[in-house]
Amino acid sequence: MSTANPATTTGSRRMPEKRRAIARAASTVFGREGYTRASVDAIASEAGVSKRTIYNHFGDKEKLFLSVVLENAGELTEIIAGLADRHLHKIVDLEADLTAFAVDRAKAVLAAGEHYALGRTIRAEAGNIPPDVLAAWLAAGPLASQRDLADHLTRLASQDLLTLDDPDLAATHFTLLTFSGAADQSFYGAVPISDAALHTTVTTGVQAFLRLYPRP
Amino acid sequence: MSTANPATTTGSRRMPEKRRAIARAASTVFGREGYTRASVDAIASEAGVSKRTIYNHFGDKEKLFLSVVLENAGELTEIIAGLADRHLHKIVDLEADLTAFAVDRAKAVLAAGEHYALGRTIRAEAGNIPPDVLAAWLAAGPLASQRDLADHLTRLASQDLLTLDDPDLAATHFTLLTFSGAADQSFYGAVPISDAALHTTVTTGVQAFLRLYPRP
DNA sequence: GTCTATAAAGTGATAGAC
DNA sequence: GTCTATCACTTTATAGAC
Repeated sequence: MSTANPATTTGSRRMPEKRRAIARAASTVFGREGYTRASVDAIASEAGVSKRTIYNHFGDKEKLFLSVVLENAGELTEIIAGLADRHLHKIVDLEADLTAFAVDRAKAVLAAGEHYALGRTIRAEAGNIPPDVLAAWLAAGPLASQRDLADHLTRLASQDLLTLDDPDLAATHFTLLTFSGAADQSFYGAVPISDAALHTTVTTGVQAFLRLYPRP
Repeated sequence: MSTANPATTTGSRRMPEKRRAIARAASTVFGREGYTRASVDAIASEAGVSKRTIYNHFGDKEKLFLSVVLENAGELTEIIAGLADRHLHKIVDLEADLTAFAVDRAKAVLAAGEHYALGRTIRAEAGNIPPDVLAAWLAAGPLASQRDLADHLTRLASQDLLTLDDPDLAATHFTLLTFSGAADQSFYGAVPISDAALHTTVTTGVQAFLRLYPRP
């Protein structure tokens, strides 16, 4: 009955540690296996805790999933915002910078097996997720990122780097042209996409985007 | 797969009738519940046959799923080809005709709870589907439709209705701009999308497409 | 149409850290 | 002493066989 864990402070004083370990493991396993295939035992094993600990912290499997999903959406949104800021804050070459941003964003979202592969699982389970939670996930994730991108595009337009009337629509078009195709090809990360294929998809997408919203 | 017709349903000869009933039921239940949630009992019940009959015809649950998935892709491709032919064969008003086609196509693919809602399930299970089957599904489904659309666009270009260099890329852009957004909004049919929202999405998408590939 | 084996969700009693 | 993790157990559902 020894846990045989040398590194872990067996003392269970602070729960945030264990809770974070569980959340991390859950996002990994849910992202890899999907909701129904992911067993709580597997998550417990991955997290290095017992199953009961998970139930103590999260109540049941569904609540665990929903919690992790929302936390994850926020984290990924911040990562994407960081990428946008890095690539789009100061423009050197508009096409190159947009391309670099789109490639990095696609990799962040579609990176198979990573900690942010939950998007696939959420979409797969959309029909079984309470509408308010689904709305909250959309708001914290895709919609937040789209809004952030729209702000960047607005700024670029104000610098006469491109022409647009409706920033939200332009952001939507950018995502469709530079991301959705790659997401579709890779089944949202379930099947790996080669760097070459990703680059090709993004490059042609950015070119189309710039034909839609050209410099004035 | 067309054989001589057995007039009697309860005949002791071959029974494609039952097989078709099973396939139909399976596509409905798999599409509605997803792979793991769909029980073979539920499919048997929906088909009005015994579970044993299913195992006799299809071997096991996975083979049943893979069979149905491939059949379904072919059927949906034919339906979409019919829609394209109806709306795009003789153009009256290019924007209106493209819009009508895109709306009908989106409804056909995203119609929640219908017999062709399997696309969602396939995408959800992509990581667990053998790569060769996945490739076959892509070829019989999305790629075939994309190819068909590219042919239509080529013809329209030859009639000087639009300008394009790469028909396949243009077809991809059309699908991205007029379908992918709606698919994303509705989680591939899991969440219903209003007619108004669909029409708006498609209309703006067609307009963007025509700005990308304008009349010469 | 019934039966079995299995796997997984969820729970209760116990041991141990502070 | 209290609080929390752990293990063993129960229950339920389902794939597949007879």
